[in-house]
Parts: sequence; C-alpha cells; structure tokens
Amino acid sequence: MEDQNKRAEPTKSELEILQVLWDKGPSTVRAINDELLKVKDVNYTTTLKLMQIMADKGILKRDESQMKHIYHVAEAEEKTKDHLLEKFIDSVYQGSAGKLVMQLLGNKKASKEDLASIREMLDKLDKKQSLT
Amino acid sequence: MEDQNKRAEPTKSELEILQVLWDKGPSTVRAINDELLKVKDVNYTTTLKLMQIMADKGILKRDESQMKHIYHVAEAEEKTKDHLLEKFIDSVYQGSAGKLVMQLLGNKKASKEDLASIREMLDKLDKKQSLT
DNA sequence: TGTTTCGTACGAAAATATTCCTACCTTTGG
DNA sequence: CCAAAGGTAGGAATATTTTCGTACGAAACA
Repeated sequence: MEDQNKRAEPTKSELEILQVLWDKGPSTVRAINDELLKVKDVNYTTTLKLMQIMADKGILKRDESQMKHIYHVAEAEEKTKDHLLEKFIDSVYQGSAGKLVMQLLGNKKASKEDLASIREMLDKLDKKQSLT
Repeated sequence: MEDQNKRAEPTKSELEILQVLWDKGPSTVRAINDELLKVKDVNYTTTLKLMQIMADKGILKRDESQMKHIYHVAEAEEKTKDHLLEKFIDSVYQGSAGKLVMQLLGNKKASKEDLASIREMLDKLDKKQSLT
C-alpha cells in the first residue's frame, strides 16, 4: 500500500482500465483484459500488473476473498472524471471552463443533439437559480 | 528532423511551454524559461532541450538566423487545443462532447458568466443554423 | 493422481519523458 | 585582447510508465 494523501492520477493505460470498469462494473483481471483485447493487443500479465499498481495507488479496491480477485473503482466515476476534467481545463484552458465550451461549440465536435441537451441543461440551471 | 506523419502529441511539460508561447508569441528560450521560473523551478538547459525536442517533433519552428533562436508554434493555437480536446473527450467521455458539457454544467466548474456566454453562443449557432 | 489450465506475485526489461552536466562558440564589457 | 556572460548542442542520468518473463500455487479434469 502507498501514499494515500495526494490523489492518484490515473495514467493513460490506467484510464483505459477505468473505462472498462466504469462500463462493466466490478470485474476480474481476465474480464478486463478480454475487453481490452477487443481494442488493442495486450498481454494478460500486463493488465494484471497495471491493476495491481492501481490498487496500490488507491485507484482500485479489490476483493481477495476468492482466488479470482474482483476489482472495483475506489471512487465514483463522476468524481474521477470531474477531477480529470479540472486538470485538463487547468492545463489547456488556464482554468476557464467557459473557454473550453466556447472552443467546443466553435467547432463541429458537438452534435445537434448535444446542443439541444446543453440548452436544456442551461434552462434547468437557470430555473434552479431563480428559486434562490 | 523527425517523422512528420503522425501528429506530435505534446507532453505535459511541452504543454507548459506551449502555453507561454501562446501567451507571449514567438520567443527565445530565455524568455520562456523566465516565465516558467515564475511558476516552477526549472533549469535553463532543461527548457532548451525540451524546446529543441519540440522543434524536432514539429510542434515548434525556429528562426536560427540569429544566435538567439526565436521559437514559434507550428500550428494555430485553436487547432492544437482542438486536437487535445478531442483526445481528451475520446479518452474520458468515449467521444461524446455532450457528456463532457453535461458533466461540466452539472458541477460548479462553470461560472455564471460562463453560462451566459454559452447560452449566447448557442443562440448564435441556432441563428446560423436557421439560415441554411 | 498427474497434468494441464488459470490465477497471483514479483522483478526486471523496454519505452517515454524529464532533467541537467559538460563542451564549446559568440557576444559584451573592461 | 581577455575574461565574463550568455548562447546552442549533445549525451547521459533520472524518473515514470508500460510491458512481459518467470515462478509458483490452486483448480479443473482426464
């Protein structure tokens, strides 16, 4: 076990594993590796090692009561993504979330459906705001 | 000079240098390093090396006609950020820009001003849309 | 029961990214 | 002209991340 003080930043490969866990829920190393194999070429022990490291960092927890250990994420998906997003905004948009959205809307990354749901969300926020 | 085929992903430290160049425009290594020193402790030759690597990767260009080489970014700031944003969305939000914005609006990252300008932007986009 | 299959643990190799030492050249100022 | 200051180049030491070989125990099954 390691330093639990400062938040553990997942690396690129670790993030790939997180994605699978977010999608599939608690899983064995085998299950995760099978998923990864659909997209990339990766050795089983590589995935095992990574997940052990992640458990060590505190990013994952695991149930060792059975031989096939079951891993699950240590914190909520939203919370982790929120943190990643914040770091990204800091490093690319100098901390301005607005700048990011401007960039996004300025290009063709956002679909028509995206735009609609964003507007909906804005309305919802405004309504909540006006109640206070 | 190196492989110009695949786009060169800036690393974390490289991004810090890009930020300064975006902010200050074409600069010498000395100028960049002075800026970086305001935020972190870094040796001049470290910055020099990084910028040489970046030039090698094609991220930066430089004018060597003078002894003090002047470096500038090779592609537009928007374009680079757009690319970084796309990669980020792919790796964290499975390619869905909408999900990202939802997450952003769902938390307190976006200021009231941000919200206002986002709505403005949406309106502008809608207007453009209706013209077609 | 023996052997094959599947699992974890551990260490180390390989690939990247970061940092800085050293050498050597040019400019500047006394 | 000489020394000090400031530049670039290049290689090497570090740190970090990614990958996998090997060992060894447990389970499955012929």
